[in-house]
Amino acid sequence: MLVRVATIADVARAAGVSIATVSRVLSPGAVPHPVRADTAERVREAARRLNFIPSPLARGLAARRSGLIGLVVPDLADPHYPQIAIGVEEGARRLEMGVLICNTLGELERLVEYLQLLEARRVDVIVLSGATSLSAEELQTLLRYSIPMVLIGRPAIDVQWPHVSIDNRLGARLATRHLLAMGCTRVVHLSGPRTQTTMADRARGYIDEMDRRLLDIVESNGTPDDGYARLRARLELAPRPDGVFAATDRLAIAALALAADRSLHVPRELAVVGFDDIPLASQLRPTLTTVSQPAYELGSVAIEMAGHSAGAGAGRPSSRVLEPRLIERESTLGPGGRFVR
Amino acid sequence: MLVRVATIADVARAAGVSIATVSRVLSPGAVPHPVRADTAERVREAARRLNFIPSPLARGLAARRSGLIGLVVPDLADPHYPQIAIGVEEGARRLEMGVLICNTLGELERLVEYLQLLEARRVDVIVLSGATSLSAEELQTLLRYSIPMVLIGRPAIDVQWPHVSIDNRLGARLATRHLLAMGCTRVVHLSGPRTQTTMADRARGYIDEMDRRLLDIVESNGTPDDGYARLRARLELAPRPDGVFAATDRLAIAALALAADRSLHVPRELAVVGFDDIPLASQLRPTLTTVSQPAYELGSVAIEMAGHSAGAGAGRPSSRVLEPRLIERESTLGPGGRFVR
DNA sequence: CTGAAAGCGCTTACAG
DNA sequence: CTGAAAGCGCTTACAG
Repeated sequence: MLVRVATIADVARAAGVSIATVSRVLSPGAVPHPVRADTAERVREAARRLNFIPSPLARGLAARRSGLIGLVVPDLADPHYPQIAIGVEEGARRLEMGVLICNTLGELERLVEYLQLLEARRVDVIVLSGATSLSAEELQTLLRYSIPMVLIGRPAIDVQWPHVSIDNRLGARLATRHLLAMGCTRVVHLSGPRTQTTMADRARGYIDEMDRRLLDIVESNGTPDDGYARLRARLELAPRPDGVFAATDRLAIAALALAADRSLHVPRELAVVGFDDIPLASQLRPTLTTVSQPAYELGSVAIEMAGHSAGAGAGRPSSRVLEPRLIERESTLGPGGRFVR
Repeated sequence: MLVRVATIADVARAAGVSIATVSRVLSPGAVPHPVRADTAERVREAARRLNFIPSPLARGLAARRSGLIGLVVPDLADPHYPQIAIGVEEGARRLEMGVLICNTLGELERLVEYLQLLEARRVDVIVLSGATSLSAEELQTLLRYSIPMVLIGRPAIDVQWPHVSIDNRLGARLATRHLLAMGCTRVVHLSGPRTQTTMADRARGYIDEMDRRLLDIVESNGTPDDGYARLRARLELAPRPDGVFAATDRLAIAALALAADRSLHVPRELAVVGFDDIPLASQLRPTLTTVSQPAYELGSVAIEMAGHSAGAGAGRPSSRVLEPRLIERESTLGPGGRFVR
């Protein structure tokens, strides 16, 4: 059943024009070429009839662009990133572009390898998430690549690429303020590695909001296991915290696990707030109060910005910051929203 | 910093040979062409020196293959699929192939759209997960596409493509047997839509193992919310189950939530077993007993099989079935593994 | 507004 | 074993 797929020549023949005209009708380039309306219609009609889909391969070779977007994520196993991938994919689909997925595992070496690959494939633009954990020097390395990029998350130094992020500092303030408002007096912040701007910003927001209260920051490497161990060590010490602001939902889940293992009632003895609003946050018991990161939106906005980057760049596109939102659930309110300390 | 990237002509010039020879050395095709050893070495040396990476675009156009793999998943938000994606991506990387991600949301229409796109892009092979939920007629539709495919999961009817799956029936037997061994006398099966072969097979395994005991199957649409509602309705009726075998971890999490909301102690009053072993399963409290699906392995095996499909197919490659494994945790054993009913 | 033609960077019969 | 050349299916100056 190998039906030969129609080429531009078939369409040209059917419409009685040259392939150049077909191309100009069906693939208006950066500088649109004038074509007579009825000619254009004839071409479109023929294309439709023959079920013609221009070969992205040929087009890419000729026009030096591939119609591909490279999506770099640090870890697909972290539920946050599939959400971003969904947004990127959705946006790309609207632009009729394909998404090449790259999973770096946070290794710089793999990141570089991927960038070379993506460059060789002539991707039009790269959407790079996880750049928040790159140091200044590492970011410098990336500057060697000439491909347009859009970053998700604020990079450690000012770079030439635009980025889209959420206001992590504000989100952290909302979380901390909420814990204080619920009556917590000893709020600890369970942080991820603060070499990441995301984590640094969230810690910053916590510090802001704590004002002159006693700061209590427990730093982990970001994995649930390490978060659990660090927080457990902290609980051995007095005074015991009565509220935890975890820098991510994964860390918050570790905090919930620890509370369960220690038979601490959540939220009465230990209130917990996370960050990210991963899909499972509302399925846990207690359901998790958290700061919602519009991951999907981050992805789709990134694609939007990428469209501009890849196009005839009218100067450096500006970055965008999205608003986080506090989602109040049982881990601070108690079942039914009633929680009086 | 737009360094012109080296082309095959540059390498040919540097090595003092024709571009044909360069191609034959660097990209041995299906039928390898003989080249003198020292010539080959000269070419390789030049390629290395110039940092030459053959353009996948040009190569694809000329050779009618793209070096791309299309990965189709029904839903990236379901934690099971990112695991598969990781395996596929890893395997593809080893083969120096790119992975185009396609998220169908379970809609046939989108699936078809993606297949056309992937065909136009001349992907070498498609790894299709989620085909377990396609009906016989829907699978027929797919037969119209000439691209080689590898399925993840057993399709409803016998098709021309090979598939890799796990033994769902066996996994379900292990889960059910474990619940019975732990002393449960009224085991309910919380199922997903049994139009999916995966769900049908798991229900089948439950039925097998229940032998002549009373069967009690609650079918849901597979989402945690619906699973919660269905199971809740079941709990209103006597006799109350004392064990739940949930067809997926997402459904098991719904069961745990329901138990918490009903103040049923897990596992003493209600033991719960899931299926999939998603990353969070061990982070919950109680930790979740589940059947481990080697999702990563499914992905990498699929790529392995895909390599054969895409190559000069020596007949139809055979399908493979991987072994599931029961992971015993607190939701059936109790903390510390001590659970005596 | 339209077309002939060069060219994108490779692969692969064909000839030697 | 090696090379000249056609061709993959498009885009895009260039000329009219």
